[in-house]
Amino acid sequence: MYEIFQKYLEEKTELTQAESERIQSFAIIKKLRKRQYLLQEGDVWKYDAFITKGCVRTYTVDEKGSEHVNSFSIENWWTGDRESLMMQQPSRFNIDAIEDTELVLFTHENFELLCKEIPAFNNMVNAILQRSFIAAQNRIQASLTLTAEEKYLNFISKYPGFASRIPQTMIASYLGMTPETLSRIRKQTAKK
Amino acid sequence: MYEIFQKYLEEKTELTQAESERIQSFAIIKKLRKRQYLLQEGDVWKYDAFITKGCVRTYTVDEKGSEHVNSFSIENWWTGDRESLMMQQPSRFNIDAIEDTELVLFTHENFELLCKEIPAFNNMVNAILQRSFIAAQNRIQASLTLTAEEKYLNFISKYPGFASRIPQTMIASYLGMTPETLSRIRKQTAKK
DNA sequence: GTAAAAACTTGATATAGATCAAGAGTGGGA
DNA sequence: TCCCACTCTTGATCTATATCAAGTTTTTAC
Repeated sequence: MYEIFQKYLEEKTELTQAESERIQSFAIIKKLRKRQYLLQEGDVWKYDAFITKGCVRTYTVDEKGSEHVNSFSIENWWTGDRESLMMQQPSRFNIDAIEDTELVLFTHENFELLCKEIPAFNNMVNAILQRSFIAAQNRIQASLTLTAEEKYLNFISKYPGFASRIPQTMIASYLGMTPETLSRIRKQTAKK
Repeated sequence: MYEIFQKYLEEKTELTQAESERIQSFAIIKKLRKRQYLLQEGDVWKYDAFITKGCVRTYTVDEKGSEHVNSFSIENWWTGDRESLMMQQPSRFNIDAIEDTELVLFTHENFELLCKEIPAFNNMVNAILQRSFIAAQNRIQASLTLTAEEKYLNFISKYPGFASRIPQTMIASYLGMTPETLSRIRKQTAKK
Protein backbone atom coordinates (compact mmCIF):
# COMPACT_ATOMS: atom_id res chain seq x y z
CA MET A 1 0.00 0.00 0.00
CA TYR A 2 2.90 2.31 0.62
CA GLU A 3 3.59 2.39 -3.12
CA ILE A 4 0.51 4.53 -3.63
CA PHE A 5 1.84 7.15 -1.29
CA GLN A 6 5.25 6.82 -2.90
CA LYS A 7 3.70 7.51 -6.28
CA TYR A 8 1.85 10.51 -4.89
CA LEU A 9 5.12 11.91 -3.55
CA GLU A 10 6.82 11.43 -6.90
CA GLU A 11 4.05 13.30 -8.65
CA LYS A 12 3.97 16.18 -6.23
CA THR A 13 7.62 16.73 -5.47
CA GLU A 14 11.23 15.92 -6.30
CA LEU A 15 13.02 13.83 -3.71
CA THR A 16 16.38 12.14 -3.56
CA GLN A 17 16.53 8.42 -2.90
CA ALA A 18 17.77 9.15 0.64
CA GLU A 19 14.89 11.56 1.32
CA SER A 20 12.34 9.07 0.05
CA GLU A 21 13.74 6.43 2.33
CA ARG A 22 13.77 8.80 5.26
CA ILE A 23 10.09 9.50 4.73
CA GLN A 24 9.24 5.84 4.39
CA SER A 25 11.11 5.04 7.59
CA PHE A 26 8.55 7.09 9.53
CA ALA A 27 5.46 5.77 7.78
CA ILE A 28 2.93 3.77 9.75
CA ILE A 29 0.51 1.65 7.74
CA LYS A 30 -2.98 1.43 9.17
CA LYS A 31 -6.05 -0.44 8.01
CA LEU A 32 -9.62 0.38 8.94
CA ARG A 33 -12.63 -1.76 8.42
CA LYS A 34 -15.87 -0.15 7.32
CA ARG A 35 -17.37 1.80 10.25
CA GLN A 36 -14.16 1.66 12.23
CA TYR A 37 -13.08 4.91 13.89
CA LEU A 38 -9.85 6.64 13.02
CA LEU A 39 -10.54 9.40 15.53
CA GLN A 40 -13.21 9.71 18.18
CA GLU A 41 -14.61 12.89 19.66
CA GLY A 42 -12.70 13.81 22.80
CA ASP A 43 -9.43 12.24 21.72
CA VAL A 44 -6.47 14.36 20.70
CA TRP A 45 -5.41 13.84 17.11
CA LYS A 46 -1.68 13.31 16.75
CA TYR A 47 -1.03 12.32 13.15
CA ASP A 48 -0.77 13.39 9.58
CA ALA A 49 -2.76 10.84 7.65
CA PHE A 50 -2.80 10.02 3.96
CA ILE A 51 -5.39 7.67 2.48
CA THR A 52 -4.10 5.09 0.02
CA LYS A 53 -7.38 3.24 -0.40
CA GLY A 54 -10.97 3.69 0.69
CA CYS A 55 -13.02 6.53 2.05
CA VAL A 56 -13.43 8.25 5.36
CA ARG A 57 -15.82 10.83 6.79
CA THR A 58 -15.27 13.56 9.36
CA TYR A 59 -18.34 14.56 11.36
CA THR A 60 -19.67 15.99 14.60
CA VAL A 61 -22.61 14.85 16.69
CA ASP A 62 -24.84 17.55 18.21
CA GLU A 63 -26.78 17.49 21.51
CA LYS A 64 -29.79 15.99 19.74
CA GLY A 65 -27.65 13.15 18.48
CA SER A 66 -27.71 14.15 14.83
CA GLU A 67 -24.57 13.85 12.80
CA HIS A 68 -23.13 16.67 10.70
CA VAL A 69 -20.64 15.62 8.07
CA ASN A 70 -17.78 18.06 7.77
CA SER A 71 -15.85 16.33 5.02
CA PHE A 72 -15.19 13.20 3.02
CA SER A 73 -11.69 12.06 2.14
CA ILE A 74 -10.77 9.36 -0.34
CA GLU A 75 -7.57 7.79 -1.66
CA ASN A 76 -4.84 10.29 -2.47
CA TRP A 77 -6.19 12.80 0.03
CA TRP A 78 -5.21 13.70 3.55
CA THR A 79 -7.46 13.51 6.58
CA GLY A 80 -7.38 14.35 10.28
CA ASP A 81 -8.32 17.20 12.59
CA ARG A 82 -5.88 20.03 12.16
CA GLU A 83 -7.33 22.06 15.00
CA SER A 84 -6.92 19.25 17.52
CA LEU A 85 -3.44 18.57 16.16
CA MET A 86 -2.20 22.15 16.31
CA MET A 87 -3.84 23.15 19.58
CA GLN A 88 -3.22 19.78 21.20
CA GLN A 89 -6.78 19.76 22.37
CA PRO A 90 -9.55 17.11 22.40
CA SER A 91 -11.26 16.87 19.04
CA ARG A 92 -14.88 17.79 18.43
CA PHE A 93 -14.84 15.48 15.42
CA ASN A 94 -15.26 11.83 14.71
CA ILE A 95 -13.58 10.25 11.73
CA ASP A 96 -14.66 6.82 10.57
CA ALA A 97 -14.38 4.62 7.52
CA ILE A 98 -17.19 4.54 4.97
CA GLU A 99 -15.40 1.70 3.17
CA ASP A 100 -12.53 -0.57 4.16
CA THR A 101 -9.68 1.89 4.14
CA GLU A 102 -5.90 1.92 4.21
CA LEU A 103 -3.79 4.81 5.39
CA VAL A 104 -0.24 5.96 5.78
CA LEU A 105 0.22 7.73 9.12
CA PHE A 106 3.01 9.89 10.46
CA THR A 107 3.16 11.05 14.04
CA HIS A 108 3.14 14.81 13.96
CA GLU A 109 6.61 15.06 15.50
CA ASN A 110 8.04 12.90 12.75
CA PHE A 111 6.09 14.80 10.17
CA GLU A 112 7.47 18.11 11.37
CA LEU A 113 10.94 16.63 11.40
CA LEU A 114 10.50 15.67 7.76
CA CYS A 115 9.30 19.18 6.98
CA LYS A 116 12.41 20.61 8.57
CA GLU A 117 14.84 18.18 7.02
CA ILE A 118 13.42 18.12 3.52
CA PRO A 119 12.52 21.52 2.04
CA ALA A 120 10.80 19.95 -0.97
CA PHE A 121 8.55 18.02 1.38
CA ASN A 122 7.78 21.16 3.34
CA ASN A 123 6.85 22.98 0.15
CA MET A 124 4.55 20.19 -0.87
CA VAL A 125 2.82 20.26 2.49
CA ASN A 126 2.31 24.02 2.23
CA ALA A 127 0.92 23.72 -1.27
CA ILE A 128 -1.60 21.17 0.00
CA LEU A 129 -2.59 23.48 2.81
CA GLN A 130 -3.10 26.32 0.35
CA ARG A 131 -5.40 24.17 -1.73
CA SER A 132 -7.30 22.98 1.29
CA PHE A 133 -7.85 26.55 2.35
CA ILE A 134 -9.06 27.56 -1.09
CA ALA A 135 -11.44 24.59 -1.13
CA ALA A 136 -12.79 25.57 2.28
CA GLN A 137 -13.35 29.14 1.09
CA ASN A 138 -15.24 27.87 -1.93
CA ARG A 139 -17.38 25.68 0.24
CA ILE A 140 -18.27 28.63 2.46
CA GLN A 141 -19.12 30.65 -0.61
CA ALA A 142 -21.34 27.85 -1.91
CA SER A 143 -23.15 27.51 1.39
CA LEU A 144 -23.88 31.26 1.40
CA THR A 145 -25.02 31.63 -2.18
CA LEU A 146 -26.54 28.39 -3.44
CA THR A 147 -29.97 26.77 -3.05
CA ALA A 148 -30.22 23.16 -1.94
CA GLU A 149 -30.50 21.97 -5.53
CA GLU A 150 -27.55 24.06 -6.67
CA LYS A 151 -25.47 22.76 -3.78
CA TYR A 152 -26.13 19.20 -4.87
CA LEU A 153 -25.37 19.87 -8.53
CA ASN A 154 -22.23 21.73 -7.54
CA PHE A 155 -21.20 18.79 -5.37
CA ILE A 156 -21.61 16.12 -8.04
CA SER A 157 -19.85 18.21 -10.66
CA LYS A 158 -16.98 18.95 -8.30
CA TYR A 159 -16.68 15.45 -6.93
CA PRO A 160 -17.96 13.05 -9.57
CA GLY A 161 -17.76 9.53 -8.28
CA PHE A 162 -18.45 10.48 -4.69
CA ALA A 163 -22.20 10.19 -5.12
CA SER A 164 -21.92 6.51 -6.03
CA ARG A 165 -19.74 5.45 -3.10
CA ILE A 166 -21.18 7.55 -0.29
CA PRO A 167 -24.66 6.99 1.21
CA GLN A 168 -27.09 9.76 0.39
CA THR A 169 -27.80 10.47 4.00
CA MET A 170 -24.20 11.46 4.50
CA ILE A 171 -24.07 13.57 1.36
CA ALA A 172 -27.22 15.36 2.49
CA SER A 173 -25.60 16.06 5.83
CA TYR A 174 -22.44 17.33 4.14
CA LEU A 175 -24.53 19.68 2.05
CA GLY A 176 -26.48 20.92 5.06
CA MET A 177 -29.87 19.46 4.17
CA THR A 178 -32.04 16.52 5.22
CA PRO A 179 -31.97 13.17 3.40
CA GLU A 180 -35.58 13.71 2.38
CA THR A 181 -34.75 16.97 0.70
CA LEU A 182 -31.83 15.40 -1.15
CA SER A 183 -34.01 12.51 -2.26
CA ARG A 184 -36.57 14.90 -3.71
CA ILE A 185 -33.89 16.95 -5.43
CA ARG A 186 -32.49 13.84 -7.06
CA LYS A 187 -35.93 12.88 -8.29
CA GLN A 188 -36.41 16.38 -9.70
CA THR A 189 -33.10 16.57 -11.47
CA ALA A 190 -33.38 13.03 -12.85
CA LYS A 191 -36.45 14.12 -14.81
CA LYS A 192 -34.59 16.86 -16.63
CA MET B 1 2.06 52.88 9.37
CA TYR B 2 4.75 50.36 8.64
CA GLU B 3 5.59 50.23 12.35
CA ILE B 4 2.39 48.32 12.99
CA PHE B 5 3.43 45.59 10.60
CA GLN B 6 6.92 45.69 12.07
CA LYS B 7 5.48 45.11 15.52
CA TYR B 8 3.35 42.24 14.21
CA LEU B 9 6.46 40.62 12.74
CA GLU B 10 8.32 40.97 16.02
CA GLU B 11 5.50 39.30 17.89
CA LYS B 12 5.10 36.43 15.48
CA THR B 13 8.68 35.63 14.59
CA GLU B 14 12.37 36.17 15.25
CA LEU B 15 14.20 38.14 12.59
CA THR B 16 17.68 39.59 12.31
CA GLN B 17 18.06 43.29 11.64
CA ALA B 18 19.09 42.48 8.06
CA GLU B 19 16.03 40.29 7.49
CA SER B 20 13.72 42.95 8.85
CA GLU B 21 15.20 45.49 6.51
CA ARG B 22 14.95 43.12 3.59
CA ILE B 23 11.25 42.67 4.28
CA GLN B 24 10.68 46.38 4.63
CA SER B 25 12.48 47.05 1.36
CA PHE B 26 9.71 45.19 -0.47
CA ALA B 27 6.78 46.70 1.39
CA ILE B 28 4.33 48.90 -0.48
CA ILE B 29 2.14 51.17 1.61
CA LYS B 30 -1.39 51.63 0.32
CA LYS B 31 -4.27 53.73 1.60
CA LEU B 32 -7.92 53.16 0.81
CA ARG B 33 -10.76 55.52 1.43
CA LYS B 34 -14.04 54.12 2.66
CA ARG B 35 -15.78 52.27 -0.19
CA GLN B 36 -12.67 52.19 -2.31
CA TYR B 37 -11.89 48.87 -3.99
CA LEU B 38 -8.75 46.93 -3.24
CA LEU B 39 -9.74 44.21 -5.71
CA GLN B 40 -12.53 44.11 -8.25
CA GLU B 41 -14.20 41.03 -9.67
CA GLY B 42 -12.49 39.97 -12.88
CA ASP B 43 -9.08 41.31 -11.94
CA VAL B 44 -6.23 38.99 -11.02
CA TRP B 45 -5.00 39.43 -7.47
CA LYS B 46 -1.22 39.71 -7.28
CA TYR B 47 -0.36 40.64 -3.70
CA ASP B 48 -0.03 39.56 -0.15
CA ALA B 49 -1.75 42.25 1.86
CA PHE B 50 -1.59 43.06 5.54
CA ILE B 51 -3.95 45.59 7.12
CA THR B 52 -2.39 48.07 9.53
CA LYS B 53 -5.52 50.14 10.06
CA GLY B 54 -9.18 49.96 9.11
CA CYS B 55 -11.47 47.24 7.85
CA VAL B 56 -12.13 45.56 4.56
CA ARG B 57 -14.74 43.15 3.25
CA THR B 58 -14.49 40.40 0.65
CA TYR B 59 -17.71 39.61 -1.20
CA THR B 60 -19.25 38.29 -4.39
CA VAL B 61 -22.20 39.62 -6.36
CA ASP B 62 -24.66 37.10 -7.79
CA GLU B 63 -26.71 37.30 -11.02
CA LYS B 64 -29.54 39.01 -9.15
CA GLY B 65 -27.16 41.69 -7.98
CA SER B 66 -27.16 40.71 -4.32
CA GLU B 67 -23.92 40.78 -2.41
CA HIS B 68 -22.60 37.86 -0.36
CA VAL B 69 -19.94 38.72 2.17
CA ASN B 70 -17.25 36.08 2.36
CA SER B 71 -15.10 37.70 5.02
CA PHE B 72 -14.13 40.74 6.99
CA SER B 73 -10.53 41.65 7.72
CA ILE B 74 -9.34 44.27 10.17
CA GLU B 75 -5.99 45.61 11.34
CA ASN B 76 -3.40 42.93 12.05
CA TRP B 77 -5.01 40.52 9.61
CA TRP B 78 -4.25 39.56 6.06
CA THR B 79 -6.59 39.91 3.12
CA GLY B 80 -6.72 39.07 -0.58
CA ASP B 81 -7.95 36.30 -2.84
CA ARG B 82 -5.70 33.31 -2.50
CA GLU B 83 -7.39 31.37 -5.27
CA SER B 84 -6.88 34.14 -7.82
CA LEU B 85 -3.32 34.59 -6.60
CA MET B 86 -2.34 30.93 -6.78
CA MET B 87 -4.17 30.04 -9.98
CA GLN B 88 -3.39 33.36 -11.64
CA GLN B 89 -6.99 33.63 -12.66
CA PRO B 90 -9.55 36.45 -12.58
CA SER B 91 -11.11 36.82 -9.17
CA ARG B 92 -14.76 36.16 -8.40
CA PHE B 93 -14.44 38.45 -5.42
CA ASN B 94 -14.57 42.13 -4.70
CA ILE B 95 -12.67 43.58 -1.79
CA ASP B 96 -13.46 47.07 -0.61
CA ALA B 97 -12.90 49.26 2.42
CA ILE B 98 -15.59 49.52 5.10
CA GLU B 99 -13.55 52.25 6.80
CA ASP B 100 -10.57 54.31 5.69
CA THR B 101 -7.89 51.66 5.61
CA GLU B 102 -4.13 51.35 5.39
CA LEU B 103 -2.27 48.33 4.13
CA VAL B 104 1.17 46.93 3.62
CA LEU B 105 1.38 45.14 0.27
CA PHE B 106 3.95 42.78 -1.18
CA THR B 107 3.88 41.61 -4.76
CA HIS B 108 3.60 37.87 -4.66
CA GLU B 109 6.99 37.38 -6.36
CA ASN B 110 8.65 39.43 -3.67
CA PHE B 111 6.68 37.67 -0.99
CA GLU B 112 7.78 34.27 -2.25
CA LEU B 113 11.33 35.51 -2.42
CA LEU B 114 11.10 36.49 1.24
CA CYS B 115 9.69 33.07 2.09
CA LYS B 116 12.63 31.43 0.37
CA GLU B 117 15.28 33.68 1.82
CA ILE B 118 14.00 33.84 5.37
CA PRO B 119 12.92 30.52 6.89
CA ALA B 120 11.45 32.20 9.96
CA PHE B 121 9.24 34.29 7.70
CA ASN B 122 8.18 31.21 5.77
CA ASN B 123 7.26 29.45 9.00
CA MET B 124 5.19 32.41 10.11
CA VAL B 125 3.33 32.44 6.81
CA ASN B 126 2.58 28.74 7.11
CA ALA B 127 1.35 29.13 10.65
CA ILE B 128 -1.04 31.86 9.49
CA LEU B 129 -2.31 29.63 6.73
CA GLN B 130 -2.90 26.83 9.23
CA ARG B 131 -4.96 29.12 11.38
CA SER B 132 -6.90 30.47 8.43
CA PHE B 133 -7.73 26.95 7.40
CA ILE B 134 -8.89 26.01 10.89
CA ALA B 135 -11.04 29.14 11.03
CA ALA B 136 -12.59 28.26 7.67
CA GLN B 137 -13.36 24.74 8.89
CA ASN B 138 -15.04 26.12 11.98
CA ARG B 139 -17.11 28.48 9.90
CA ILE B 140 -18.29 25.60 7.72
CA GLN B 141 -19.15 23.64 10.82
CA ALA B 142 -21.12 26.58 12.21
CA SER B 143 -23.04 27.05 8.99
CA LEU B 144 -24.01 23.37 9.00
CA THR B 145 -25.04 23.07 12.62
CA LEU B 146 -26.29 26.41 13.95
CA THR B 147 -29.60 28.27 13.68
CA ALA B 148 -29.63 31.90 12.57
CA GLU B 149 -29.70 33.10 16.18
CA GLU B 150 -26.86 30.80 17.20
CA LYS B 151 -24.80 31.94 14.23
CA TYR B 152 -25.16 35.54 15.33
CA LEU B 153 -24.31 34.83 18.96
CA ASN B 154 -21.35 32.74 17.86
CA PHE B 155 -20.19 35.60 15.65
CA ILE B 156 -20.30 38.29 18.31
CA SER B 157 -18.60 36.07 20.86
CA LYS B 158 -15.88 35.13 18.38
CA TYR B 159 -15.39 38.60 17.01
CA PRO B 160 -16.39 41.09 19.68
CA GLY B 161 -15.98 44.59 18.38
CA PHE B 162 -16.88 43.68 14.81
CA ALA B 163 -20.59 44.25 15.39
CA SER B 164 -20.00 47.89 16.29
CA ARG B 165 -17.88 48.79 13.26
CA ILE B 166 -19.56 46.81 10.52
CA PRO B 167 -23.05 47.61 9.15
CA GLN B 168 -25.65 45.04 10.08
CA THR B 169 -26.56 44.36 6.48
CA MET B 170 -23.04 43.12 5.86
CA ILE B 171 -22.95 41.01 8.99
CA ALA B 172 -26.26 39.46 7.99
CA SER B 173 -24.83 38.64 4.59
CA TYR B 174 -21.70 37.15 6.17
CA LEU B 175 -23.89 34.95 8.36
CA GLY B 176 -26.03 33.86 5.42
CA MET B 177 -29.27 35.55 6.45
CA THR B 178 -31.26 38.64 5.46
CA PRO B 179 -30.86 41.97 7.25
CA GLU B 180 -34.47 41.72 8.42
CA THR B 181 -33.80 38.40 10.09
CA LEU B 182 -30.71 39.75 11.83
CA SER B 183 -32.62 42.81 12.99
CA ARG B 184 -35.30 40.61 14.55
CA ILE B 185 -32.72 38.39 16.18
CA ARG B 186 -31.01 41.38 17.73
CA LYS B 187 -34.31 42.62 19.09
CA GLN B 188 -35.00 39.17 20.54
CA THR B 189 -31.64 38.73 22.18
CA ALA B 190 -31.60 42.30 23.54
CA LYS B 191 -34.65 41.41 25.65
CA LYS B 192 -32.94 38.55 27.42
C1' DG C 1 -27.37 72.85 8.56
C1' DT C 2 -30.12 70.60 5.59
C1' DA C 3 -31.52 67.44 2.05
C1' DA C 4 -30.79 63.09 0.03
C1' DA C 5 -29.29 58.58 0.59
C1' DA C 6 -28.32 54.68 3.28
C1' DA C 7 -29.23 51.68 7.08
C1' DC C 8 -32.32 49.80 10.25
C1' DT C 9 -36.93 48.33 12.08
C1' DT C 10 -41.39 46.38 11.94
C1' DG C 11 -45.40 44.05 10.06
C1' DA C 12 -47.79 40.95 6.73
C1' DT C 13 -47.28 37.21 3.83
C1' DA C 14 -44.83 33.55 1.16
C1' DT C 15 -41.82 29.62 0.62
C1' DA C 16 -37.82 26.46 0.74
C1' DG C 17 -36.73 23.08 3.26
C1' DA C 18 -37.58 20.51 7.85
C1' DT C 19 -40.10 17.29 10.33
C1' DC C 20 -43.06 13.41 10.99
C1' DA C 21 -44.76 9.16 9.36
C1' DA C 22 -45.14 5.13 6.69
C1' DG C 23 -43.91 2.12 2.99
C1' DA C 24 -40.41 0.09 -0.44
C1' DG C 25 -36.03 -1.40 -1.68
C1' DT C 26 -31.44 -3.38 -0.62
C1' DG C 27 -27.55 -5.71 1.37
C1' DG C 28 -24.81 -8.11 4.65
C1' DG C 29 -24.65 -11.73 8.22
C1' DA C 30 -26.48 -16.16 10.19
C1' DT D 1 -31.63 -18.40 1.48
C1' DC D 2 -33.84 -15.66 4.38
C1' DC D 3 -34.35 -11.92 7.53
C1' DC D 4 -33.16 -7.88 10.03
C1' DA D 5 -31.39 -3.51 9.71
C1' DC D 6 -30.52 0.11 7.15
C1' DT D 7 -31.19 3.35 3.33
C1' DC D 8 -34.11 5.56 0.27
C1' DT D 9 -38.62 7.35 -1.27
C1' DT D 10 -42.96 9.61 -0.96
C1' DG D 11 -46.70 12.22 1.12
C1' DA D 12 -48.71 15.50 4.56
C1' DT D 13 -47.82 19.10 7.42
C1' DC D 14 -45.04 22.58 9.85
C1' DT D 15 -41.66 26.25 10.63
C1' DA D 16 -37.65 29.16 10.26
C1' DT D 17 -36.38 32.38 7.43
C1' DA D 18 -37.15 35.04 3.05
C1' DT D 19 -39.59 38.41 0.66
C1' DC D 20 -42.24 42.50 0.09
C1' DA D 21 -43.61 46.89 1.75
C1' DA D 22 -43.65 50.96 4.50
C1' DG D 23 -41.99 53.79 8.03
C1' DT D 24 -38.07 55.59 11.04
C1' DT D 25 -33.50 56.64 12.14
C1' DT D 26 -28.74 57.54 10.99
C1' DT D 27 -25.12 58.92 7.93
C1' DT D 28 -23.22 61.39 4.13
C1' DA D 29 -22.41 65.14 1.12
C1' DC D 30 -22.80 69.71 -0.26
